[in-house]
Amino acid sequence: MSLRDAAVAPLSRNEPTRPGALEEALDRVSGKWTIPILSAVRRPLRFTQLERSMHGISRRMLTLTLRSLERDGLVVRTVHPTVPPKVEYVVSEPGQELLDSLAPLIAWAERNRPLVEGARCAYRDRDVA
Amino acid sequence: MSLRDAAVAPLSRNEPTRPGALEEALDRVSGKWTIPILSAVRRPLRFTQLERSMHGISRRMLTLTLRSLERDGLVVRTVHPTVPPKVEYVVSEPGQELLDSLAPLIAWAERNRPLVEGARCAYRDRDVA
DNA sequence: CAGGATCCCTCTCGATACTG
DNA sequence: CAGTATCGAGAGGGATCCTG
Repeated sequence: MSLRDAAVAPLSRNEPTRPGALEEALDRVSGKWTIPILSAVRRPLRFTQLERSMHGISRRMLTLTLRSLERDGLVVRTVHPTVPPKVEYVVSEPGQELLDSLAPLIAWAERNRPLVEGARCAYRDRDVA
Repeated sequence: MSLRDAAVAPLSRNEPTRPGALEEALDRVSGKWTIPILSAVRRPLRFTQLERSMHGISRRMLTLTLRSLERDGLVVRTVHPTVPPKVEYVVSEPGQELLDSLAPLIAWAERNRPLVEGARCAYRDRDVA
């Protein structure tokens, strides 16, 4: 099921964020390999290079994720009609902006890693007690 | 499977983002109801209020998601030992900061909605041709 | 009222084998 | 090299019933 199904109120206190925007945003960063791959192709990479650099991905998921990213215009796929075939992938401008928009979230995760860790321990201790 | 399994390079061009931070960040916003619920409890809500306001959620997922959020210290759960029981949920400070950190991502989704839409049509047209 | 327990289904993802 | 096709496992999520 897709995140799009949920109906949600605006996030911040102030502004009237359009309904659905949150779901769309989360949909686009979902998937185990989406962001990792998008991040990897900030420099142009060929299929096999990508496969090796992603360490642990299956051919299948690499293909599927790339297709989905290409489909949404977040990566650009370039086929050189040579033999053997050569295909290069690189992030698009919107794709790069998507990556940039994740910076605050990542910063939050780093900042709050100890807090969350602590919260979990406290939760367990309370559970035991 | 968790996003944590993937090994990924830093996101931006510039800084040495700690490995694992990306996965943690994405893990924390994953789940169909996580962010919607977190957003809803920016004002204190009781269990049933929350259930009604979330429109479409099952009791099961409401409980599970709330437990997970409480466990990580993102929402605070307050039990009033009355009869009938009364339990209130409200977002914590870190939780609010997490919501705030999503603003750029949401803004991106809104800005690029037409582009992505167009990219998908173009992709299909190319596919047909 | 605020859950816990159980059953089941869908959808994602991984492993493997085959191809232009 | 750069995929496609097929199968199967597992997690996330929904529906329903039960309880302190």
